[in-house]
Amino acid sequence: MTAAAQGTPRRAGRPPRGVLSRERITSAAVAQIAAEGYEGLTMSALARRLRVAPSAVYNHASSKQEVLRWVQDHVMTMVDFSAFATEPWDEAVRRWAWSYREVFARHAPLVPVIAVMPVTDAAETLRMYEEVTRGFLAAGWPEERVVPAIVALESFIYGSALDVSAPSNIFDSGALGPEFPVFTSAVRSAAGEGAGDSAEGAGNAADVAFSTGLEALITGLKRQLTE
Amino acid sequence: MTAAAQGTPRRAGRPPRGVLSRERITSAAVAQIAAEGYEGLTMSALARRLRVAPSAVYNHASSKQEVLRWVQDHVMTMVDFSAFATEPWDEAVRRWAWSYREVFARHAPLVPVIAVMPVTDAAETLRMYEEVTRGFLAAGWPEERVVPAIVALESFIYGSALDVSAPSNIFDSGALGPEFPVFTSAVRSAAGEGAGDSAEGAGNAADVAFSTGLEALITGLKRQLTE
DNA sequence: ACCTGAACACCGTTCAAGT
DNA sequence: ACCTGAACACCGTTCAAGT
Repeated sequence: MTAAAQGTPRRAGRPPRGVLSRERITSAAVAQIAAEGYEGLTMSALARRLRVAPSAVYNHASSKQEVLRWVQDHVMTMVDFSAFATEPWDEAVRRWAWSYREVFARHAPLVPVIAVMPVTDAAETLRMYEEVTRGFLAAGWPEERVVPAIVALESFIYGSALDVSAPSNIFDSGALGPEFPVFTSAVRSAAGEGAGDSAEGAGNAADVAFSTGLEALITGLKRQLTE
Repeated sequence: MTAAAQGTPRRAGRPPRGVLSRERITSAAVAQIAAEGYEGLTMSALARRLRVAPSAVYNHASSKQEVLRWVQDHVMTMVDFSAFATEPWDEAVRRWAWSYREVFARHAPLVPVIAVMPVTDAAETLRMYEEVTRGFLAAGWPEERVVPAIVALESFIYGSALDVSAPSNIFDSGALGPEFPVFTSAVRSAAGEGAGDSAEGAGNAADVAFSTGLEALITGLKRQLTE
């Protein structure tokens, strides 16, 4: 089914009013991802949703990569950093980090995109950084140490977001198990710590690891501050 | 240039001895990545390097994803975890983590692959986990807390490996700068901490962030242990 | 300036035919 | 069992023609 197949088709040539824009493309992309996941986000599918020819998108975005950058900036609005205005530093970091990880666990394919993405023109992302930086400074952090600390936390968060999407049997050593008894036993004993052997074992294991690392980071960063 | 174009062509039909194997495919893939990067690793290019038709690879690997899993397990052999046998826990973690990040910074496209990859049949990866687990246990870690701690460290390492490949101007807020003065100033003051304003600013910023996070994690994890 | 429609240069993967 | 060669069903992207 083409765009022309539903509703009145549009002839070639410039339409009276532009039908596309960064905002409309972004929200169509987000809707497409929600409906069919990242594998379902093709330039064709995106154009179909916008009732436009695929090539029309290239009048506004220079590449699919650019569309993904717009999506990434939009997704950033879903991260809750409000605690920096009200809570003490460690609790604010904790709430922000859990929210951040949760959002990007559902958007794992964006994680590699972020790494290469300059923050220029990413207003929502900058909005978050501005507030987080304020929170660090208010907690007494020296200015030159704020950005490295934020980057360190983000690196952990992104890595953890990828970890959430891992299958639950990721550490199942299978037939090779007997060759690596120490690790195999450690995996088994860690699994036992979770909430029983329910189907949510994977999510739980990821949560335990995330909590372990986040609390260690918070403790360690706070300690660096007082030195 | 096809496989047949160089040297004696091979007719269809089963060759007297198998010309392909997991090992040969893996090392050809690694060579191709070294020569032309991950964008250059296509099934066609891989087959060309093996002097074989693209479809022949599918007699051994079920998909390109599987080839990438083999590459990932091979790349793991380049990570140096030898310090766990000789150094105290914190120094061993430090050396291992820096090596691990360095290796995967050069193989960033594998990072998303790892997240989904079960460790089954990944003998080299298991070899590393076995030794690292031994090191943790020898340092007095309770068995059930070893795996979450390793996963937390790895999440940080993977996120940091992606960060290394970021462009140096990643935090350049450009025209939006004046709207976010606190963050913009913090970025500038963090950049000033590096070794001057040389071209290696990016690598240096990533190193500072990695060091900050790794030391915090080591401190925080050690502290969790004594509680 | 901004759309359509047709084309291009790839991709990974499948499968019949061959030995 | 394991190769070749031809095909398939896509992909993102480009570009002339149109208004």
